[in-house]
This record gives sequence, structure tokens and C-alpha cells, in this order.
Amino acid sequence: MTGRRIKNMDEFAKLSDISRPTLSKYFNDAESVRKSSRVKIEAALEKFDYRPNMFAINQNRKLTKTIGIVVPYLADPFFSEIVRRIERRCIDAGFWPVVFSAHGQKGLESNALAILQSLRPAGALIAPLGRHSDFEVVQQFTKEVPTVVFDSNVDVGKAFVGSNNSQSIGLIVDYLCRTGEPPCFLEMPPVNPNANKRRDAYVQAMERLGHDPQVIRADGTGWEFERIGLEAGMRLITTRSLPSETILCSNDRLAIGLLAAAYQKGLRVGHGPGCALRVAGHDDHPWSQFTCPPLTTVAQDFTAIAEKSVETLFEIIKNNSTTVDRPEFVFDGKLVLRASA
Amino acid sequence: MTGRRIKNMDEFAKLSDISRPTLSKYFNDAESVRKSSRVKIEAALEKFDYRPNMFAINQNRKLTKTIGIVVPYLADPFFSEIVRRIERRCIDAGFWPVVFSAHGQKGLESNALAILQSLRPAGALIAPLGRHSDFEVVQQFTKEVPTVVFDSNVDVGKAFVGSNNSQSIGLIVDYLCRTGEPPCFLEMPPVNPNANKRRDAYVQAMERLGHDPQVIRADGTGWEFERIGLEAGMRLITTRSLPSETILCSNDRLAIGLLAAAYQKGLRVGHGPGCALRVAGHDDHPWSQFTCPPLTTVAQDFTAIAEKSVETLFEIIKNNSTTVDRPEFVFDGKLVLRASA
DNA sequence: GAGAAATGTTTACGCGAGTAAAAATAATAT
DNA sequence: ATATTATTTTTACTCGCGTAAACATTTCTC
Repeated sequence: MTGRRIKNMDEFAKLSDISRPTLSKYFNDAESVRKSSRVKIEAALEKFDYRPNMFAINQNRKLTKTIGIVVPYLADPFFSEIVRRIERRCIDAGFWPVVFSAHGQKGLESNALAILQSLRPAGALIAPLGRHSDFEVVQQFTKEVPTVVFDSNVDVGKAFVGSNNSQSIGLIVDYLCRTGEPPCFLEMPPVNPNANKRRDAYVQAMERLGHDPQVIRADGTGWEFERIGLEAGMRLITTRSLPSETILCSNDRLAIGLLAAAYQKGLRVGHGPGCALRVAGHDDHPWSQFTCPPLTTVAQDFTAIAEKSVETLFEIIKNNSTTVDRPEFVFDGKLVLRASA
Repeated sequence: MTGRRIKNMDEFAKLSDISRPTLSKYFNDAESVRKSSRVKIEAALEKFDYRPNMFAINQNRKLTKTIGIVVPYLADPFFSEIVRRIERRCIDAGFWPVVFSAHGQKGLESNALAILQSLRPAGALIAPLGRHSDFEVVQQFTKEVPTVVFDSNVDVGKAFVGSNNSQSIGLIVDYLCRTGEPPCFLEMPPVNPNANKRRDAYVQAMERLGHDPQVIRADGTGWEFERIGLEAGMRLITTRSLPSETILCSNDRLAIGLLAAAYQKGLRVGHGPGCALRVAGHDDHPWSQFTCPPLTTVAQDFTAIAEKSVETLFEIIKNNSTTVDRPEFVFDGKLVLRASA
């Protein structure tokens, strides 16, 4: 390609010998122009390296090709993995994903939504902070922008996609009860609806199986779950106040902290003989296979959640609605048996 | 505020009784208008909730307020943490950070740079993939956009900010040699310049101390360092081919994998009596304090790297250059002693 | 090969703001 | 109060592209 930089579409139109409106159509949807034009345009693109100005494009299009993705905490591997998948799908569909992280803070979430809104996105995929969201702001946003809510089922938006907490918790509670002492439940701080849903699911599952539910609340705030788990673990082990030698944590990050506490206290974790504790998690975080011992957990179906979210959003964008009123899609978890329980 | 949505600045100008050019100035820099105007505008903003259209703004401004951030792998906690800090600083300075992740793939990196360039950013902060980058593309990008390179010192851009690998590796090698058997070095796949720099630093440090350097190459490709570390560890332990009972890993994620391998093989890791291995890492990843045992490592100064990068970029944007020709700022690491070595 | 259907070109206007220049007004100094 | 300076208002043009309408050309169908 030549060094020559092309300023705008008019210039490129002259050089490629194609009219500007046709070029405009091409860039909007390459299939919408005749094949002979397409090859001409693509040949010219090879030669001149022009790309349309994003801002000018989006200023005029009634529907932008921008898709906003807002997550509460991008440093959480759960979200970085799910975002990765979502981004991929958006790009493949010719959209332009823009990612925002609230970094666990209400103010930043509101800010992200405001910036996002000024981008006039075609739609948005958001996992709200939950309890710490500025509900008004989120609701206002979803009124203006077609939105699919995922992971954290706050009652806004046009659809929800997430995990079937009651199924997945039921699954692991059942497993733990079959193979040893019924578990107590180490609950994360209730940052979002999942926290309560999982606890309730635990209680129900235990009662269904005729056991006494034992919920321990790990105190602490924010999203540093490993630290919270570690501190709770140290405290519980030191004061010998664990109601069961089997502990189900409401997420893997908490479990990772708990495993660290057990290790530091010299307690062997696992399901074999000679083990003092069994620890299980929930989510199957990318790191859970590398813990010591590897963590038994319930896998959330990242891929399914990501794909269904994107698919649903595309449908909403296309038809300007879903067939049902705010459908909720939840995916079952799968038991992942490793050494920890 | 009233429900009424304001379409554009003209409309807002009428409602707030301030001329449009003055409003334009205000949104560009609130301090640039007279105080009396400012309070009037801000009162109107309270009342009407208007925000300028991002696309229209950026179309004409010679310098956008957009800052591009490109990292090789956002799911790596090192990058998510550093990005978090960079974003914060940009927002505080009135810029709009846009984050892209290459997800470890050359094609996606090139794509991200292309999209970013079409955003006409005021500047960019990029951590190139390194060996897997399309060097041509990256170089071309940095010619058009004022760029600070961080973490991975690929020879492009107007400045580099990163860690002083030779100091930090020297530090930990020294510590390990003082306190036990001199370490061998478990090297990560050479995805970027840091890989080789750290290995060379290790060799130098060992030679300086009069020991025989022993480098083990963990094979594997991509960014799944934990898995690579785990597999290398299993192999090395099973075949008893570890040249030293002390192992320095070229990063923490590799070390996390190695710790998992040691655990699974029943080898006790730590610096106390009764331990079969000592393991140390490099970076002080957010997870390193929760490993079993907690990981001894060298902390990279995330905050300093993030701040210096941003600061340098702002200087470049402002003066259109730095005082020196492509300065390189490197920060010393700090020894973090935990239980693993 | 004629007529219909599909696609392309020409022309012209709009989007929402940045920005420059001249005129008008306000704030400050003398 | 007058002169001086700092802002603001008015007016008008620009940016790069979407898009609509009228017309011209190509491609397809029988």
C-alpha cells in the first residue's frame, strides 16, 4: 500500500473510482453492493489504506454499531473472561464493543453509563453492581438504551441472562451431602442479588435433604473476595467456630481465600482420608484449577451466558423488542470435581 | 431535573440563555469562561441534564479527549490492575480512556490499533504483545498517534515505562542465594522482551555471585502461564530433573502453576525446615498473597508505572514531544517476603 | 434483444458540534 | 466617567459521513 494517507471518503471515492454513497453503503454492509463494486473497493482498500472516521459515521447513523459493555469489576477473572467472549461475538457481528468497568464503585458505574449513553450505542450489556448501583441512574439508562442485563439480576432492562443459582447450588450441596458431612455455607457480602439467591438456594437444598442449614456471613465490603475469605477463614479456624468440616463458599474467590487460610493454619483440605476440611466453591473461575488443592466447584457456563446475552441483545436491536416481556434466561451449572471436596 | 431531553447544544443554549460558542468553550474547559457564566451554565445543567454528543465533539476537535489503552491480555491481573489505575488518572484529567485487549492474539491487537486510530485519540498507552505483535502495524500506529509504551519495551513510541528487570531479578536472586541453595530459573515462553530480559538478568546475577546459572524453559505458547507452570512443574518433579530445590519463576503466574504442581506431587514448599522446595516469583500479582504457601516475590510498582506512563503521555500531548529522545523510565522492584521462599 | 429489476451516480441537505472573525457588552483600571 | 481589557454574542463556515431523490447504468429474465 502506498504511504499516502486519505483524509475522507470523498478523496477515497475519487481514487477508487466509486461514488461516495456507494462507498458509504459498502462500509455499512459490504454485502449490500454489487460484487463488481465490492472487488473494486477492496482492491482500492488494499492500495490506499483508508478507514472511515468513526465519529462522523456514528454521528449520523440512526443506529450506531457501538455496543456498550459494563461490568462491576473487570479485574475479576469471571468478568474478564465473559467480557472476552462478548467482545469476540460483537466484533464478529460487525459491532464495536466498548468496555467499561465500575471498579466496584457506584460513582464510576454511573459515570460509565453516562459516557456510554453519550456514545448513543445500539445496545448495552450490563452486569450491574447490584446493591451498590445507583438504581435511578441504571434504570434511566435502560430506558434510553436497549439493554440486556447479565450475571446480576437487577430488575431493569429488556432481558436477563445468568446462572441458575438454585440448580447449581442444589447440585453441589447434594454432592457434598452424599459424600460426607453436610456443608455449612460461607456467604459473601451481599454485593448483588446473586449473594442472596445462592444463600437461599443453599438453605432450601439443605432443608430438602433434611439437614440443618448453617450460614456464616463473611464480613467485609468491596470486591476483594480472596481477602475476605482469607480473613473469615483465619477467624473461623482460630476460634474453632466452623459448624461443619465441609464448607461451601458462595463463590470461588472466597474459597481461594479460605484455602489459603486453611493452608496457613496447617489444615489439610480435601476429600481423602487425613483431611480436616472439605472446601467447595461456585463459578469455576479460571484460577480454580490451580489452587492447592484444586477446587471442587460448580462451573457457570461462561460461553452460554456470553452468547445468549449477545444473541438476545441483537434480537432486541433488530426487532426493537423480545417476544416475551423481559425474559430471563438462566443456565445450569455443571459439577466440577477436583481434590478439595 | 425535568424529564425533557435536550437534543443539542443549540437547544440547551436557548434554555440556559448562554450562547452556543460559550457553551462549547465551557464543555471544553470549564475554567475558561467567566464565573458568572459558569454558574449560569451549571444551574441549567442541574435543571436540564444535557450532555454534548461525543461523536460531534470529537469530529472537529483537533485534539480529542480520547486516550487509547491497549494491553495484550486483560484477563491477566497484572494488566487489569494497571489498567484500572491508568483509567482513573485519565478520567481525573478529563480524558476519556478506551480500553482494548488483544487477548493474546496478533490479529486482535492489530484490529484494536486500527479501531483506536479511527478514534483519533489524543494519545495512546500500549503494552504490545511483543514477539507476537505485527511490528509493522504497531510502528505505523505510533507514527500517527503519540504513544507511550509500557511493560513490554518494544522499540516504538515516544517513551517507555516499565520495571527495572535487572534490578528486581538481582534482588531476589541475591536473597535466595543468601538464604539457601542458589535458584534455578523457570523461564516463561518468550512472549515479550521481558522474558529474555529477566532470564539474562538472572544469569548475570548468578554469575556475579559466583554461581552456576541454570535456566529451564517452560514450553508452551500463549498466555495461560498457570497451566504452563503446572505442566512444567509436573514434568520436572516427576522426572526429578530440577537442578536446584530453589526455583525462581520469571513471573508469578508461572509460580502459581508450579506451586500447584508441587502440592499435587506432595512436595512441601517453603523456607522452613521440612520443605522440599523453595519457589519465588516476580511481579507480586494480586493473587500471590493467597497462594499456598503465600508467594515470595518481587513487587512491580504498579502505581508508579501507571502514573508515570500517564504523566509522560500528557507531557507528550502537551508539548508534542519529550525533552529527551524516547526516554525510558524503569522502576525498581521491592522484595516481598512471604512463606514460599 | 427488449423490458424489468437491481444497482450505481449525481446532487444536495442534515447531523451536532468546533472555531474563527467581527460586533457588542461587561469588568477593571485610571 | 472614561479608557482599556476581557468575555460574550452573532454570524457563518467547517468537519466527514448518512441519506434521500432523481436520474443513469448495469444485470437479469423471458
